[in-house]
Amino acid sequence: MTGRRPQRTRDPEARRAALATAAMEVIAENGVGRTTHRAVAARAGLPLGATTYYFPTLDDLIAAGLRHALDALQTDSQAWDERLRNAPDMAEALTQLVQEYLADRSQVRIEYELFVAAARDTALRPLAEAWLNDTPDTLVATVGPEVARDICALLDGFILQALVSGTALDAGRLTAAIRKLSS
Amino acid sequence: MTGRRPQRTRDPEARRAALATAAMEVIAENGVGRTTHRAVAARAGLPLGATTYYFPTLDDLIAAGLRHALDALQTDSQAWDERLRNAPDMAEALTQLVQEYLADRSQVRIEYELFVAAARDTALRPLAEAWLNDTPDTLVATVGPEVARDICALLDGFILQALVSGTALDAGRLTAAIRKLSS
DNA sequence: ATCGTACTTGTACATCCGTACAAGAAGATC
DNA sequence: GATCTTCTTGTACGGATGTACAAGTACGAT
Repeated sequence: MTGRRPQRTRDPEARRAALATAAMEVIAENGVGRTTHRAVAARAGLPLGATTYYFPTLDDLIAAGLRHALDALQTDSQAWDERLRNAPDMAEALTQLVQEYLADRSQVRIEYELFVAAARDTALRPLAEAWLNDTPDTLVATVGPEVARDICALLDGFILQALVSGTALDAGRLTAAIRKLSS
Repeated sequence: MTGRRPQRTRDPEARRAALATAAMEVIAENGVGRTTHRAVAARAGLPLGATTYYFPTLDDLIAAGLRHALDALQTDSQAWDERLRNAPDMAEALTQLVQEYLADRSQVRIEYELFVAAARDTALRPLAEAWLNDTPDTLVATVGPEVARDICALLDGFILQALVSGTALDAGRLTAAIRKLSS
C-alpha cells in the first residue's frame, strides 16, 4: 500500500543481472529445489517485488540463474581452448584445467544442479545440452568430435567423483586415462 | 484432538519400509529439494503423522529414501557382477548393462540427486561414496582397482549425457572407449 | 483382565511460499 | 510543466510447509 520509500537510482539492466547472479549463487548453495524468490532477493539486496517484476515466475528466475552460470562457463571455455592450443601435452593440460575448475566447488555444483534439473524438466534441456556440448575446439580438432566427447564424459565422471567425495582429483590417473582414450 | 479413527493393523517395519520407498519415489519425481512430508505420506498411503513418527526430521526421511535406493542398487550390483563374470566380451557386456540401467530413468535420476545432495550436504557423503565405490568385483579382478574406477567414471559420464539429452546411449562408442581404457 | 508401552491418527500452529497488486517516484516526450 | 510510460517498493493473501502434540487404539506382559 503506502509507506515512505526512498527509491534507488534506476538501472534495469543491472538489476536483471544482479538477480541472475544472486539466483545462481542461491542455486549453488541451496539447490534448485530450495531456491526461492525471497532468498534471491535478499542475496541481491533488492526487494521481493523486484524478482517478480523482472522474472514473472520462479521457473524463469531459476532459468536465468542457470543461464548466467552457463554464460560464465562459456567465457571460461574460450580461455581453456587457448591454453590447450599452446600446451605441449594436451592430456596434462586438460588435467590441469580440470583441477583449476574443481577449485571452486560451488561453480561445479551448479553444473550438476543443472543436469539433474534438466533430467526432470525438459524446458531446461537445451541449456544443459549446450553445457554438455561445450567441448574445446582444440580438443575436437586434435582427436575428432567423437573421441572429444568420450574424453569429456570421462572428465565429467572424474569431476563427479571429486565433487562427491570432497577429495582432490587424482591427476596422474586422469592424465593416463585421457591418453588411453586419445589413441 | 478427536474424531473417529479406524486404526489399521500394526506393522512398524512395513511402514518404515513403505515410507522409505515412497520417499525414494518422490525424490525421483520431484527432486530432493521438493520432497515434503506430505508428498511422501500421500504416496505411501499413510497419514502425515506417520512420517514424523518414524523419521524425526525431513532430512532423516530423505536420507532413508536415498539409502533405500542405494540398497536396491547394491542388490542389482550382484546380478551385474554375475553377468559380467560369464560374459565373453566384458566391454560389450558392460555397455549392455548400462543400457538396461538407463531403461528406468527415474532410478538413474535418483543416483544424480544423491550426488548433488551429497555435494552440498556432508551428512550424505558416505552414502554417495558407497554408491560411487560400488564397482563390480569382476571388473576389479580383470583390470585392477584403478582402471575399474576409471571405467566407472566413464560410465557415469556417458550415463549423464544420456540422462540430460534424453537420448539413447551410443553403445558402439561406449564399448570402444571401455576397450581403450582397459588396455 | 488389567496395565503399560508402542503405535496410530487428526489436527494445530507458526512460518514460509509464489504471486498479485496498489501506490508512488523517475525519467522520457511533448 | 504536463503527461505517460517504466520502474520501484511495501504489503496482502491463500495455500503449503515442518513439526508438535493430544487423544485414542492395539497388543504383549503380568
